[in-house]
Amino acid sequence: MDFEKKKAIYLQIADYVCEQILLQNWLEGKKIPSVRELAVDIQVNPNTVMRAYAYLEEKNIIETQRGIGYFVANLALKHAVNIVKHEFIFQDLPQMFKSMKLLGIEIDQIVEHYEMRKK
Amino acid sequence: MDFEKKKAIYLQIADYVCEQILLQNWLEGKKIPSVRELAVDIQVNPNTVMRAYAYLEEKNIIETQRGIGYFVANLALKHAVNIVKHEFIFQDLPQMFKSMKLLGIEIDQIVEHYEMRKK
Amino acid sequence: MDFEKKKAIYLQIADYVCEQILLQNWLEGKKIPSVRELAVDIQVNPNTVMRAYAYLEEKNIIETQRGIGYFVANLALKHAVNIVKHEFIFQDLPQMFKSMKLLGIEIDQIVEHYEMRKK
Amino acid sequence: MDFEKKKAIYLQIADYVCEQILLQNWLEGKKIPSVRELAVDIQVNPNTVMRAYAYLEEKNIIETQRGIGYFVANLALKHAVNIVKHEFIFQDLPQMFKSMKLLGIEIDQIVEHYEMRKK
DNA sequence: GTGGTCTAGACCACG
DNA sequence: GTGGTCTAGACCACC
Repeated sequence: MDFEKKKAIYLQIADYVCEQILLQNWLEGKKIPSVRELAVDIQVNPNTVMRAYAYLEEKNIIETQRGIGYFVANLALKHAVNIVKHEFIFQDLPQMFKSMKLLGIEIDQIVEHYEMRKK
Repeated sequence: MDFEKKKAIYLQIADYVCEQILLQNWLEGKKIPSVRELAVDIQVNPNTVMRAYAYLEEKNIIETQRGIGYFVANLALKHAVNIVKHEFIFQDLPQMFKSMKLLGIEIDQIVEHYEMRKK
Repeated sequence: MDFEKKKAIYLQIADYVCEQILLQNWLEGKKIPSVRELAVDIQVNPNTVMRAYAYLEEKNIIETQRGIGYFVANLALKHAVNIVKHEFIFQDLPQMFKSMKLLGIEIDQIVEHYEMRKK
Repeated sequence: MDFEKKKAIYLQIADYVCEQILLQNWLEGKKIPSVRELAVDIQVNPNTVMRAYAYLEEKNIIETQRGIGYFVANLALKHAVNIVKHEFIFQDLPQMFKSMKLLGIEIDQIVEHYEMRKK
């Protein structure tokens, strides 16, 4: 896993976990990698993984069972969708529309670009 | 002018200046507000404005003339477009497409949303 | 470390760092002194060191790693050489040749002076 | 006349005057352009020219005759040579030698470069 | 008046 | 501990 410089690493880890859940690679109720395990895996300070997990726990996306590990929470999928959707609607989309206006780009070009990508 | 918490103020000021140039409210070769003037205007420490200006000068979007002030650089429009376009293509757009995939949103919905906004 | 009055301190600090890298006292990938550390060391405000480091990062000579510190960048040596060489060819050398012409100094005298210095 | 951004304009004007004297284009005792005249000529604020002249007067390179104008001083040539020579020996040369050391450039290359230039 | 540098000190987020 | 941002205020050189 390689990290962007602009975003905090713990947030990028959280994004990664979220993604696995949304793609249903990790299912509700199932155990996820332990802090240490993941830390070794992605070459990061365990504290940083811990922080990502704490962040996700606060958002009700994972939960901890003392002495056992972290698990995908009940309704994790729903919560994760909500969070991503919120970001999408109130940040990503307006940001994109603004840039489009400044650059004089029309929506058709975006659609075109999108179709190209799918191939 | 009110600032978001997430992004550094000096970068938001830089964005603002860039925007004025892209919208051609401020034309190439013309003087822009002095550091102190803008600082008072937007209720910010002059150092912060200075930092924004220094940043934009580095990007060849504005120029300084000793003891006189800052001016919109030659080709500022071109440079600004390049920067915004680069961000758009390599950050905003991929980010949006990724979110769309995770959320199962189709491009039609984006277009619809876009048309709504225009009204 | 003592500073000339004519040149900004932060630029002199940048020069110093560059020098260490060019002399290979500081190697690519290795950590350099932290902002605070160096600030104490050379009796300067941390902000000033920060400014020097930010300047060098812009030039791709050093890199920051969140919460850890600054490191000599990949290819730092190459970039530093390029910058110094550019200055040398387009500023120092023409300036010297011009002065030589005005003063009626011949190149032999320079060589002589150079040999003297080496002893 | 076009100015470098790095050096104060009034100093560049002073350099220009010095150069004319060293090249003996302007001879001792002869009148030099008036402040206004030169200001118009090189598209600069008269205050800036004034400052350059004041600077040169202080260095005994030009002198003012009230109501008449500025003249190349007695011994101007000698004074100018001294100033340029001092700068050359204590600034330009050491600076060049230092860069040469950092870049691993040998004196032969400089001589070669110099000969090339002459052609 | 303009830009530009520096200091001092506070505060935050990150690892 | 690390970098990074911001404020406040002083001081300088330049036009």
